[in-house]
Amino acid sequence: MSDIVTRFAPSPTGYLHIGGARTALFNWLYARGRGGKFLLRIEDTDRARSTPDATEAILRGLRWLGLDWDGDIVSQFDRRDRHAEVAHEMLARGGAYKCFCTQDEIEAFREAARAEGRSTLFRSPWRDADPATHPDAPYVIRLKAPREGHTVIEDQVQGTVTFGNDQLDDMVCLRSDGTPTYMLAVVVDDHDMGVTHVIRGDDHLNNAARQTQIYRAMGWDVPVWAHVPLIHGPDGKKLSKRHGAVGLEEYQAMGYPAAGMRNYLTRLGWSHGDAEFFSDAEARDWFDLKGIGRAPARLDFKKLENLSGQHIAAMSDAALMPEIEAYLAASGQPNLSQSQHSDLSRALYCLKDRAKTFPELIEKANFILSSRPIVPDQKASQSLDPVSRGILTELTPHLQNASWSRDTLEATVGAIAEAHGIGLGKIAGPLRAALAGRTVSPSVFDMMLVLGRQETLARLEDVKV
RNA sequence: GGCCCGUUCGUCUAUCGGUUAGGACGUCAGGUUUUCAACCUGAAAAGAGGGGUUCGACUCCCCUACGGGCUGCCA
Repeated sequence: MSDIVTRFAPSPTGYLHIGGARTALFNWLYARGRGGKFLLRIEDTDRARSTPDATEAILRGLRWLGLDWDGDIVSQFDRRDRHAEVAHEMLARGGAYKCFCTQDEIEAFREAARAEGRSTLFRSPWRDADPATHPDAPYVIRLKAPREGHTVIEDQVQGTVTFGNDQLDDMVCLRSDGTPTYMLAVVVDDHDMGVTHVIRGDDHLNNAARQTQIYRAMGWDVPVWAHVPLIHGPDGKKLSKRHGAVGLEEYQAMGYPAAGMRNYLTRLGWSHGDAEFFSDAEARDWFDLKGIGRAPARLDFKKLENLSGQHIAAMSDAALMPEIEAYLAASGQPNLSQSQHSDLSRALYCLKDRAKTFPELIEKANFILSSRPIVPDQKASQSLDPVSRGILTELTPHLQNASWSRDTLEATVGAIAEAHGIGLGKIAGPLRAALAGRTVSPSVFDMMLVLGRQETLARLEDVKV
């Protein structure tokens, strides 16, 4: 048992972002690979933007990705009293002070500073004021941050990052309404939850310096930092809605298996030698902070598809069925009937090797999911010309008597092709069209085996001249 | 503006001072083939630019360019 504790701490202001999902995945892999704990905290202190729906969406996303967390979900908002308590403790320890400046005053200062090209760093006049002179007015609690020297972050991904303390201001920890700011809340929560490794987006790298100052002010141990680069869109720009799929749930609806998604997301921005396709167990064994790259990675759907296909092929039928059904539901398609379910299960062996995504698999499963009469799509009907239909009609009696094994079926169909002096391809096309109604499907022999003699003959009967 | 981070084939990346700069996805060519997928063979494809340090730099240092982040009583 190790004492490693990681966490994922999303704000419930929307869906689970693909970048957030990867951050969660990294935390999960790190903890799970080392016998540690992976905690979940919802940062819902922004009451105006936080919604229960968003929290639900995030949980759905995490569950779909297969990231299970330990213990209860922590609500940051519920811990506001504790945050305030810590702010006052800092005050008592002399690590913080009451600032009575109004927001208008500060805003005016900043505007003037900007206009004159001066630093907008705000220096509160109350930092060293005598408490006896304090007015009876609303105040915020500010950190009494060091003004001299440096604050150094030993980041596992970014290396040693040094900030001059003269660049950091006395951040507000407790607002004038008594509620905590994010900066304070994160530190208090991470400390109280025993978080040892903070693995998060590198948009927080600067914040790590500020947060370090709070840890110091409280005399707490600073966690190990690992700031991972954000994910960018295929064009290299920051991922946003115009890139299409930013929410994790959209990927489920597009028909990527969760295992493929985990593999892809793990490999995006992290590497382990030449390993590309790997299992969850391998990912857990191999994942480390050292292997995380320092540059933002772009989303590549082609590679995602490739890995997705490999995982579909590698999955057991038992694991595949529920995922396919979840995909159908997520993409708003009708559920499988009882008989479709068992038919599809029987056909999976010849489908999963040839589909990169679930919609592809479903398309190729048309032969088993549709019932007679099979309505051929446009391309399929083109191959069902009169001559081809004639040949199929001729084939029927032979199939009536053939033993229903792959070898005999191949021999039977082959014999007809030979009798007509045509290649197998010439007869497989129409056969496929008759059985599947599509020009894309599994092997015609696999379809016959899955369909069985009776259904196969019936479908051939349907296209008789 | 200030501070911080980043930059190897189209993309994800390996390399941790000495390699013909490797792999994967994608692409192209050929093969196999009953469609698709898969598979086999091969090919094209990279160190942002400029200075240093060094016998030797993708690797270390500096500058520039480009991209990103922070600079809130948002998270």
